Amino acid sequence: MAVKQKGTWLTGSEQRAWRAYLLSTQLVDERLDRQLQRDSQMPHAYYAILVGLSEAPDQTRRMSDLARTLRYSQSRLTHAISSIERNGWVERRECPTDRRGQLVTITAAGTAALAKAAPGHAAEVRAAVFDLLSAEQVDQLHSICTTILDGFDGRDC
Amino acid sequence: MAVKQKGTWLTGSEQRAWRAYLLSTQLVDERLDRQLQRDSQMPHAYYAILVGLSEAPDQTRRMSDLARTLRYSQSRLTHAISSIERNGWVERRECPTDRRGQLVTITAAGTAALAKAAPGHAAEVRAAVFDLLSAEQVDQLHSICTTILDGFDGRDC
DNA sequence: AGAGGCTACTTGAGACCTCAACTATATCGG
DNA sequence: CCGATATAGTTGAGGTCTCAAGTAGCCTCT
Repeated sequence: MAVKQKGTWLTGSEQRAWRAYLLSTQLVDERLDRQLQRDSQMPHAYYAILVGLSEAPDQTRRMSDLARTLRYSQSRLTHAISSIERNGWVERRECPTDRRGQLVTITAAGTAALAKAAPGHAAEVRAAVFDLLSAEQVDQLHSICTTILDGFDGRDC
Repeated sequence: MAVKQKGTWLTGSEQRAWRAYLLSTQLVDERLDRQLQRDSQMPHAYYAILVGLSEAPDQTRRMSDLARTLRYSQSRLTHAISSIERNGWVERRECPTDRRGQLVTITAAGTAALAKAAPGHAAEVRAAVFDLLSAEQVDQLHSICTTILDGFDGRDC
């Protein structure tokens, strides 16, 4: 009964863990998205883009580079950058070394928007997750997530 | 340095755990969604709805009840059920005891679609998550997620 | 009974994402 | 150098979700 049968459904304890996982990740995601949308008029995905750019040397990155590190599809990133550009938070520029490429830079307005959004976002992350977990659980979570991430290496994604 | 300062950013280890969490949950979600969409022509959210209905007595539930347990907004559920109904997997019926209500039942076709989808989905969940984790990590994950879920009790959501 | 407020559900608009198709440039092997 | 193939990015259509607004039935209190 507690025997793992490959290729079939999950064991009881896996099942319970899985349902808790699905529900909690869903709720956390929605909560963060809602907070950012409400207080800073940006979805979480766009916040992540701004963070990615702000941490880059020269505040600038190649589209494909950004897409790879965030693991967004190129299409998604194009649409997102177009939208973010429309409200003046980033700028596009041609890449000098590769004429297919596009460089994206976060603008001063983008940096300001990010700086304004960050504290509230951080507070929400704390409130939703880290204020509730022990230091030990944080380590466990980190280890579990990196284990899962390692499972994605060598896959198409 | 390792002191938690309320209202500011995360500590180093929290930061690392957080980034791993965001990336891994994103990738797992996308992977499951893609598999279900490809092999069974339904998004993960619709699969969850069918599971919810299939587990109910009489294969039937009230809309609001279903929305509450899945933690979907009513609007989301209405749109989803409309879409699922269009391909014949569920049926709507008026609620006899409350004329505002709608009862939703999974049809034979819906049950069949779910039965056909389940093994592939389960295999993907295994491959993406549970085949990689130790039994201990599964327990830790469960405990972490329920802790986070408890944090949502007494909130508006 | 009927006013007010709550719950149930729907609707439509708009936002974001996926997928497939397309253009343009780069690179590699004869 | 040329053709084949791979990479970079864009576009548009279509699907799912959110949010705000709307309809309708229920419930309580006087």
